[in-house]
Amino acid sequence: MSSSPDSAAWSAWRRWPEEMSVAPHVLAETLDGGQSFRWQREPGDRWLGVFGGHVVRLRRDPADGTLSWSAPAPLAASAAPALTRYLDGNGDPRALADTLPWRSDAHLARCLAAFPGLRILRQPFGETLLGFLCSATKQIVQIKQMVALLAERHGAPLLPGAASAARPPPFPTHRLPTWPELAAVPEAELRGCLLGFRARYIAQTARFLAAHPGWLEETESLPYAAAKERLCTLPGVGEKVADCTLLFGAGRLEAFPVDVWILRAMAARYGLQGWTPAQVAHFGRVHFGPLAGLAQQYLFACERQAARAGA
DNA sequence: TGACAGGGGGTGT
DNA sequence: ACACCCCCTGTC
Repeated sequence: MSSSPDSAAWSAWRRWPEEMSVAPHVLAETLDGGQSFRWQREPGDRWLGVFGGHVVRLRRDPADGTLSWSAPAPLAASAAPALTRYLDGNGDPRALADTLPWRSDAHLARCLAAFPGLRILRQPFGETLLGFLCSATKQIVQIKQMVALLAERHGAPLLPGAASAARPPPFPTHRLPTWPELAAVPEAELRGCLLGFRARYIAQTARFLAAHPGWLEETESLPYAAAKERLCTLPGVGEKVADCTLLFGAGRLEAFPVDVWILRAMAARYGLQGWTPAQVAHFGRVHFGPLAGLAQQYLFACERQAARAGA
């Protein structure tokens, strides 16, 4: 028997301070829509998630849509401010969305209306980079599988006494490894976490970061353009991964990641057939303005919804 | 139930 | 343009 978040006593449910209510599909899109890869749905409109060394459950009240949260008792005190930063670190999502140019953009207006209250998470910078280094040509389910294995095999236990397991348990017991921890993991063991060719990128990035203490923290504090340029020097990090890291892990809402979904969406909805990702990214930043990344997340959610409905 | 293609939210050469 | 790596999903 090992100590796990599930066997520990959990704190009483506490009401999320915001008065806002969230629809179930918006909560799902926020937590499990490709920004983060360590949330799992539980029965009854509940979610269990890990970020940094924190584990929390979120519960959506089916009556009014408001949120409550709980954490393992020993971790609850530190979880409170961490959750606030994680969920609300970028400011009131509805107020932010209202500043987007939806009044002159009918498609954007439809997306905002379809996912009211969708927000950009503010995740720990280093593990955001790790998640998106895993993401190349992978779908969310597969990325979640990779990071679960990385965490369970190579990350520190969330609660004292938990042993590392060869296979991921049904609930998370370990946090993601830090970059210094990853630097000590042989590439072959990374491959064992289903990373495939991404294992080399992660091993090389880990070695670089280990040799350059403070590099990642400095990068996080730089202005957007300079931070992106620096991230793109890491092996396995191109424009898309750099933009995702800055958007979801550093609150740089001007970052406009262009993946194949956004490429398709912009081609179909904005007449940009044949444009390259770099051209679409430039268009996005100009058209959507300083919160282009938030607009991107709405477009992305809408496009995935349309694909599911069409299938 | 089990095998078998096909394709995948990107980067580097 | 194409390789990289290999797991998921749908299908027979």
